[in-house]
Amino acid sequence: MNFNQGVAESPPVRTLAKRQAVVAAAAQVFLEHGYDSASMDAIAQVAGVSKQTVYNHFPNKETLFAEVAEAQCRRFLELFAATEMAGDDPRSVLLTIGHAMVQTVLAPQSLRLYRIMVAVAPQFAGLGRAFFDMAPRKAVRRLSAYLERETGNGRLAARDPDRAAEHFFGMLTYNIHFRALFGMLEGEDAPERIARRVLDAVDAFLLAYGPRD
Amino acid sequence: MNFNQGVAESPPVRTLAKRQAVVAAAAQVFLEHGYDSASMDAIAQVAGVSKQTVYNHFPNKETLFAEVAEAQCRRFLELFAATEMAGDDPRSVLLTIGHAMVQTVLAPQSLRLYRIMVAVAPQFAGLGRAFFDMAPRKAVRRLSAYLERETGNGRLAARDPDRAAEHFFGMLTYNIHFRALFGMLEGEDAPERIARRVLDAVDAFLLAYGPRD
DNA sequence: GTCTATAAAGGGATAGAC
DNA sequence: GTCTATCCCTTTATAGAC
Repeated sequence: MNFNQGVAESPPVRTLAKRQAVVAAAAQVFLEHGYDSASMDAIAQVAGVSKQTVYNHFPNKETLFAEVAEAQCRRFLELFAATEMAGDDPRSVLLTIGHAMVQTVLAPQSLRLYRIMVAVAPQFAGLGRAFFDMAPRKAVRRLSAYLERETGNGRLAARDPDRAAEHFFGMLTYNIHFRALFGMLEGEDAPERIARRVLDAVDAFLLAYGPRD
Repeated sequence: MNFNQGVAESPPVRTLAKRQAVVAAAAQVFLEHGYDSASMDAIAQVAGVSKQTVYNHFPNKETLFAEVAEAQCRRFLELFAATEMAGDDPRSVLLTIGHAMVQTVLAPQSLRLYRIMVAVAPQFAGLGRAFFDMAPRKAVRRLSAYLERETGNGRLAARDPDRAAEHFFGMLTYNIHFRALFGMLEGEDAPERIARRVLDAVDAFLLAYGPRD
């Protein structure tokens, strides 16, 4: 008995499952080893299929990587965008969004994705743009829109909201991102240290962009 | 005629010259292609020696890379440290050091070194630490020491000078570093845009850490 | 120390049967 | 579509003559 409704163009279910297994395996292997060191053999093995099956769904390594990397960039965005910018006053909103940004930057998956995207950006120009759009650009735009509203309300004084948003994220992440990338965290990821870092950035931001007395 | 003074233990001049040629060629090839994609064949060819000569001076690819990467990290530091922190008031000093930092971050050699160090940091933990020490840490320490002096003078108000230095560099470089890494500069490296970026960071910094009225 | 030549292993991609 | 088996090239590293 075949419950497949049988649209001629749609592939059988088993085929789709194998394709998804390949994509999942590729994501795992690429993120762990990087583009060059990830072998199509390893991907096929992790997916539990033969290498020829991989090549049946993707013409070559580059194409497979492009699909996987783009999907990972979208996942990266969701990780940050899930945070509501809730709160009554700018200070509490900045604290919330600041914590979310630091957590996103420190997440192992984010670090792995960043590493690989930085390495391949010259080779895969389109993917570099995709990552930039997903990661810093959308985050800046989102915060910038909020800062502009609050400046209209007179609760902040950010004449150039895009630049102000960049300044906030920069103060927040500059040091800890480097530390995480180069294995120098040294306890800076402890919850109380992170809380202090976020507080310091919010305080400095409000001194620079808070309402003029 | 042989002008070599002939100390038995020191290698002949030709040998040393070949070793240096190998190191120079390795720096070029590694920085251009990354660690994995750089082949020992290519390095030997660029150096103008045989591959066996490369292996005669360095036991394997990892060792050669480690020597080259460490030397490049030192060069990276010099690029920034050459800037005098001259100027009468904090504002002009910050403008000078801000320009130097942006120029350093945008230099093609810096971007290449950053790309490769980010990629290999998990594999070469010691090199990651070396890069972190040379690049952000020493820069932060240097600025931090200045901020502490000026806070003592009453010309600034940076109670936590390390954190303040991080904030300055973060505001300065956050956005433009991403843009450069992912091919999204879009004219942000034009001199007047850079000048504006530095000005904005200095203004925001002085609002947050300038002397309290 | 330096070279030419080669070994040994792993990589991406394909052929052909089912 | 999927598999097994294989091609062909590149890679790191070594052997042996000079």
